[in-house]
Amino acid sequence: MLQQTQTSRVSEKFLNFVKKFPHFEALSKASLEDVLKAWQGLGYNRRAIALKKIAEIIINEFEGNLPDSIGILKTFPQIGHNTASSIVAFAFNKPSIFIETNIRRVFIYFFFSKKEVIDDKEILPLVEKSLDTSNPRKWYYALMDYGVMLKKKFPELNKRSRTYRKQSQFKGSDREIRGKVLKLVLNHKTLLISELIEKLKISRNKLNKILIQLQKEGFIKINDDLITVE
DNA sequence: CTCCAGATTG
DNA sequence: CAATCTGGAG
Repeated sequence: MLQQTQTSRVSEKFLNFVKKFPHFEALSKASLEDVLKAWQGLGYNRRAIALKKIAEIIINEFEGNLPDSIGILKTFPQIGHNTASSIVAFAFNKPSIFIETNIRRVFIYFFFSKKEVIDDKEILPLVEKSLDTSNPRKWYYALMDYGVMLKKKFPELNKRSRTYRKQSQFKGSDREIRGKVLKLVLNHKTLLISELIEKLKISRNKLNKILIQLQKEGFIKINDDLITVE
C-alpha cells in the first residue's frame, strides 16, 4: 500500500483492510471484487491484484509463511528490491540495504549538499555503512521519520536525485478515465460498454483501448458488450 | 497545480 | 533510458 502512496492515506485504509482480510488465507480466498473495493481510494489498483496473488503464492507454496529472503520476495508480483528489503527489515528486523524517498532525502541532505545530480548508486554504500545491524527496524524507522521532518524544511531536496521525475498531469488523462471505469464497474457489478460511453462521455475508440488494457492486467472480463470484474 | 514507504514494461 | 499506473491531500 505504501508504494508511491502517502502514509497518511494508507493508515486509515490499512486497519479496515486487515480487519477484512486478517491473514494470507483470507486474502487468497477473497474475491477480487471485494479486495478491489477495500482498496478504493488508495490508487494504483494493480497493487491490490498483486497482493492477492502474493497471498495465494504464500498459501500454496510457502505453507502460509511469509519468506524472509529478499531473493524470494523479489519473485512476487510488484515486489522489487526496495519493497523486498523493507519487508526483511520491518517484518523480520533483519539487516538489508534499501532506499526510499525519505531515506534518499536524508542522505542527500547530509552527504550531497552541493551536488546537482545524485544517483542512488552513490547513496547505497552510505546506507550500508550507517545501518545499525543489531536493530535495523528501529534504525530505518528513525531514518525515515527524519526524512519526513526534513521535507517540511527542504521540500526540494529530492529533485536533485536522478530518480526524480515530474509527474504528468492527471486531470484529463487516460489514467483518470481508467480509474473511473474501474470504479463504475465495481459499483455496478456488470456494465455495458454503451453505458460507460454515456456516463464518461468519451469515444468508443478510447474506451476500447482502456478496457483492453484493464482486461489484460486482470481487472475485468469482457463478454461481447458486457463487462464484469474478473 | 504538486507529490507520494516504487515496480514494470517497451 | 522514459512512460505508465491511481487518487486524494495540501
